[in-house]
Amino acid sequence: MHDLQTLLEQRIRTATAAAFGDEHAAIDPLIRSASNPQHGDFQANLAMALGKKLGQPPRKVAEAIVDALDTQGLLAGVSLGGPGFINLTVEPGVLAEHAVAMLADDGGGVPRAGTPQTVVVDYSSPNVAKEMHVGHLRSTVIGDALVRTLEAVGHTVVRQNHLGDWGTQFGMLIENLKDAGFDPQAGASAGELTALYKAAKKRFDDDADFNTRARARVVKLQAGDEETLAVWRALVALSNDYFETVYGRMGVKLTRDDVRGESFYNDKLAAVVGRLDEGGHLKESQGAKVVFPEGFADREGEPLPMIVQKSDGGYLYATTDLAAAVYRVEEIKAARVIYVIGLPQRQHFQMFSTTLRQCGWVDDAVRLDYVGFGSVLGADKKMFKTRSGETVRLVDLLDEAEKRAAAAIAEKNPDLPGSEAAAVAKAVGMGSLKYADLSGDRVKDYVFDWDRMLALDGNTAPYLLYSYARIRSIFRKGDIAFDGFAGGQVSVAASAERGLVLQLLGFGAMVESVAQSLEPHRLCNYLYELATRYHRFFEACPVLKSEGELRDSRLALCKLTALTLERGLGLLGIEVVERM
RNA sequence: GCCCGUGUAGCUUAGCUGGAUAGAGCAGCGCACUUCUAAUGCGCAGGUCACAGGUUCGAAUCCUGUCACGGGUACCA
Repeated sequence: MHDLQTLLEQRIRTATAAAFGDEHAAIDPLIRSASNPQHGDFQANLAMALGKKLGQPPRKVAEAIVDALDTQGLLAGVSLGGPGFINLTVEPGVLAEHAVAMLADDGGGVPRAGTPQTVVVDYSSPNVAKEMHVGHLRSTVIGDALVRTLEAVGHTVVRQNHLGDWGTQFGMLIENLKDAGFDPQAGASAGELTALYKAAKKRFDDDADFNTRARARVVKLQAGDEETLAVWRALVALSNDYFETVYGRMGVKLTRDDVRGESFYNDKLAAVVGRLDEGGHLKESQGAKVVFPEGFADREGEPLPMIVQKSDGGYLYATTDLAAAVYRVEEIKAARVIYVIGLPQRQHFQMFSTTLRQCGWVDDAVRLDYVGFGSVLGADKKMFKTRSGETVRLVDLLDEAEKRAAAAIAEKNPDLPGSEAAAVAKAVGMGSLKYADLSGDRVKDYVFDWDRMLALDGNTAPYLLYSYARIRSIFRKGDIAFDGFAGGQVSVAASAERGLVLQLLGFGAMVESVAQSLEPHRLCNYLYELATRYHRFFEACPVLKSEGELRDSRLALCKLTALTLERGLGLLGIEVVERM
């Protein structure tokens, strides 16, 4: 069965072609949800634009389309409004049929992409030998939500964790570790690694002798000195252990198999520069090897170069990013590469993607998407830091989220058994943290605020999770197995039922649109609106107290709402709970 | 200087790519509970969509300029 909106579009297109000729058969009917429920369920906004094109009054155009419109078996009412809005009211029976079909659909009404693609998503990207911090939160959470959404519409997603696992800082790190008598076999905690990193940095800045040895160590590392590499490998392995525990706690779908760190491209960098040279794109400027992507200027208005090889022969992140893009397009054969990286790196992305196009390494058929996001701010609207001005560790945020959620649950529902309360606190805490990050337009900064993200009202995870739990509660109360309830017929009579069903039926289109726009906050808004409509339904339409077919119908709507909340939240990486 | 982004109610924000009266939540005021966990729902009040022009049937949305804040602007990532 086709998506309801698609059916409406087809009818309007057919009517438009009948009224004004076949050249309009492909017109976009601009079907939207009705701006006001009094106008109907949907509105078609094409008449105004078409009127202008045809030189006819839009109202006349709309009338002609309506006259030609086939309403049979779909529409219960059609009317005109304003300058030429076509208001559409769907037959209740059609809404009911679609709801039944959606309930029976394993995919939850999410259509599979017509042409599944291989999509690379580059996200999270923490640094080896350092703890993850608040700066990694958004990339990790947003990237994970996008991965899940793209998979849901049928794409093959290849996750890429572009670890910071190479570079000059490893010279001082390794040198310091060797001084400290570090045993690569023994291991160390993430906290210890961070302390060692800080100590190394301090010595590097303060101690001239150490500085010299650290530089020499970098050379050894790059030359493949086995003793040096052994320490480096141990560091990477320890960090991966740690990253996996953090991702596991967060429920993020990243493992060490997804790691393609900077070191992975190490042996491909010279070739990248060589290829640039062969293609005639490489220039020499002030001793460095550079390319000039078109359209970028420096302070003086001169063409801004992207340096791919320093005057001392070293490579930079631009080189690595070019190599990574080539790998993703040529080896992984990605049709789309998505970079989930903070806004400060936007220009860098634009420079290397321009270079990739300019060199012809990535043709127009391959899509390169930059998913930028704003900063996490503290209450003072500056970068989020601890009271003492330190970077906030990611695990501290996870701990705090669970702790605060546990306190809220203990207060609101003291009857929950301890073990379940702990599991619920984990889900609510993690969900709240993620949802707060996902629910606003990602390009905007947001102020980190525990009270708001854990609030029980408004567009928050607890509100949505509670809505789900309340539905499950109805099934428990009625002694009806949730999973086993298949649902039979659905009737859509009350306005609250109609409002709920219309929202439910928009789920698939919403997921599709997020897979395109890469804006998870739209899905958040959708789910919030769904929960709101459910609560209105819940207030107006008794479920267990109604009888017979009506009861079954309402149970079916409850179940479909619960499944849709669960699926939608699942796409955001958020787990539901049956009680809270 | 130049480039990019942001600016919507006291606060936090949405606005489906130009459509009908700019929607929510919090905070404030007023209703509705022998409940399907009220962790809710309904109502009232609250807007110069930063500012000024422009485009057109129609602008928070598009174009120009201004202001404020943030970011970027060659050998860090």
